[in-house]
Amino acid sequence: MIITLKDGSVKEYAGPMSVLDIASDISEGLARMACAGELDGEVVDLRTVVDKDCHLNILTFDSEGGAGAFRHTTSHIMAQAIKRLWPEVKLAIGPSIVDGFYYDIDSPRAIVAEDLEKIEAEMKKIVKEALPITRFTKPREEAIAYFKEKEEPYKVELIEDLPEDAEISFYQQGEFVDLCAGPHLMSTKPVKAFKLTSLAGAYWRGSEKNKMLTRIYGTAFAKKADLDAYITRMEEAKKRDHRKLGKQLGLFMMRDEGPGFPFFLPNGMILKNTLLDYWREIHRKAGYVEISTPIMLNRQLWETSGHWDHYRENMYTTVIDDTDFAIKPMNCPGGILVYQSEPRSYRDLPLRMGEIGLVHRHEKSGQLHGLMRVRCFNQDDAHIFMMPEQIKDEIKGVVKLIDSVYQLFGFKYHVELSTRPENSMGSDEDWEMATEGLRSALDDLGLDYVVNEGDGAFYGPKIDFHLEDSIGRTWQCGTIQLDFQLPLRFNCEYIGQDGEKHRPIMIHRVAFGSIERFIGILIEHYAGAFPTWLAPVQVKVLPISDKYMDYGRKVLEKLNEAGIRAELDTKAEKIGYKIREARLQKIPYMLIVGAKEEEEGLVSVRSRFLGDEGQKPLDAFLSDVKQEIAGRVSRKVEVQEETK
RNA sequence: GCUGCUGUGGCUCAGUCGGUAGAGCGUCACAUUGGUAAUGUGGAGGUCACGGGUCCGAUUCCCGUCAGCAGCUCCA
Repeated sequence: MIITLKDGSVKEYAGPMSVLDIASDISEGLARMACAGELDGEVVDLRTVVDKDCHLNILTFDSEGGAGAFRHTTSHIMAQAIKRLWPEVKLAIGPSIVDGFYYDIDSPRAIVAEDLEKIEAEMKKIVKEALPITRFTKPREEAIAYFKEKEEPYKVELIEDLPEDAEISFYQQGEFVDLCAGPHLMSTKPVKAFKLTSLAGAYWRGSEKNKMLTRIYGTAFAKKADLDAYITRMEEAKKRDHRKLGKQLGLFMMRDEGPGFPFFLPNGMILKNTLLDYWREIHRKAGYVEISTPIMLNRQLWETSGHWDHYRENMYTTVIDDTDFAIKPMNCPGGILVYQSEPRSYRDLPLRMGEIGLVHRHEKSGQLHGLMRVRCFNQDDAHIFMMPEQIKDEIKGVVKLIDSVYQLFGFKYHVELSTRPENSMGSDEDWEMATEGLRSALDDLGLDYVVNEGDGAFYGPKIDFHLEDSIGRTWQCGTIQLDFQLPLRFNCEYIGQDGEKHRPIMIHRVAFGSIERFIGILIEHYAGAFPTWLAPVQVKVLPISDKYMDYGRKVLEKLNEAGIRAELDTKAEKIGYKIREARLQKIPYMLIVGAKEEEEGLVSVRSRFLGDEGQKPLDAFLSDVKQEIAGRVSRKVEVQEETK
């Protein structure tokens, strides 16, 4: 690797290498120049060259480490292009994010999709100009004056929030100067492969009380090939969208007649019921009992629970015989009434009561999203009533249960611990004890988690489990919430060993979260090609022609007798057509039957997993598949799947 | 709820610079009875999301409503 130094001399290094390796024998100025793109005339790896506060840090030339700086620089180039095109635009902030970057701007005229092309064209010019990027600082007051003069009110506001004695750092490329902590590339030159991807609104400083700005999203890669690969990956991911697959596979539908209220179609219902069968089995084994509580209860109950005051805007209410009623947005108050239905002893605790509860919540219109965010959904809820000394073990048990569910499906997840919010009930001591209970359970199990300060429920702190959809958005699924408040509000009791009354503590928890959301995640995770135990149709019998329909019917009967979900293709079509249809429906097994099979009582097996598996006696096939289903096995799909 | 975009047969989409619409798939009928990803022919199916306005005339232009999409905000 040859680096041209400032004075024109040339120095040779063995690369790839870290700038840290060379930092000892060159000054900062030289390093910055090295980063400006003069390495052997090859600049692609410079994306990883970063500079922070004028100090060299993690400067490996050949890793993913610098993607943030690379994209952040691209966002500055975009801002510069926008200022060149429309000088009246005010700039807010423009960070790098996962897979890309954005810049928030305040424009007097609406930016439309066609403008993105104009901006891209201008950005290309800036890259071509290969502007060096330099950093300088000013004291806070001077920085404020600078942006006031430039009429950039958002920048002024940002600086005003910094400490009085702060040195404010700026980055400059050509005529464009931006407030920025860095890091950045040393030149606009290496930014060759970028694309502006979308346009959206975003509130200034993330508060809906503030003005809505225009946010322009983009992404950038060191190489054109990487950008193309990224675009292809996103397109592929969109094919897994559960809304699209839900339609194709006949799982569920949405109608204008009930926005946010999903309809489950026969295939989707099989999926749902199969999941529930599994849920009931593992909960029975884990010592849960199951209850069901009414969908609608009176106002007094919701006032006692606190929902009437804290959650009313999301509740559907009605009046019956002059009394206010609300459709339940949560199952807990109903569960508490069941707890109170008889006197409880410490011997009954922990009492684990599960409920598949249908709840309704009025989500704001813009929040709805397929099955992921709906207005009515089934929670695989459970309420656990226990003594204080049982907290930790119970929480650990629940975490393990949830983990086992996600393991079965091969989901990756991350855990968040949310603490006391502003709008909360209860004493400091209770919150402290509850939060500590959750935290120590997670620590004991050695689980990684992030803490969300102030993000808990109004009645207690919570642990959330988040799963990813096909394009990387995360959705909260499982949650465990510790609650001192509701037992207090409802005056729940148990008789202790001492013969005295005591107050139980309560856990609210879900594993799937919402069955609907979980099914959405499941669809995208498997791209609709469910493991056999979940597949709505597990086996499709395909006769070569009508002549073998009778044999096909016999095979179908045997499959049905064995409890396998099977169908017979009775269409007057050729075998190729039938196979294509079955594949597009992502059915795990096809049994092809014709003259050869009928004669010897065989079936020709073609699976989604391995393709043609050859002929087998029907009984052998049956026992294999039954075993696969009973074991809830996830066979790996090895044959290329095609999406319609 | 906010910003931007979108809304045409069951599905995927084309089209109308304003003169009441097309294709493929699916569906139905008939013929074909075929061995591992699409047999052929024919038929049915749409008040172009809904409500106003402009115009001789609106699916097309304008306004509003509803719904969807992306993002933001929210999410017990």
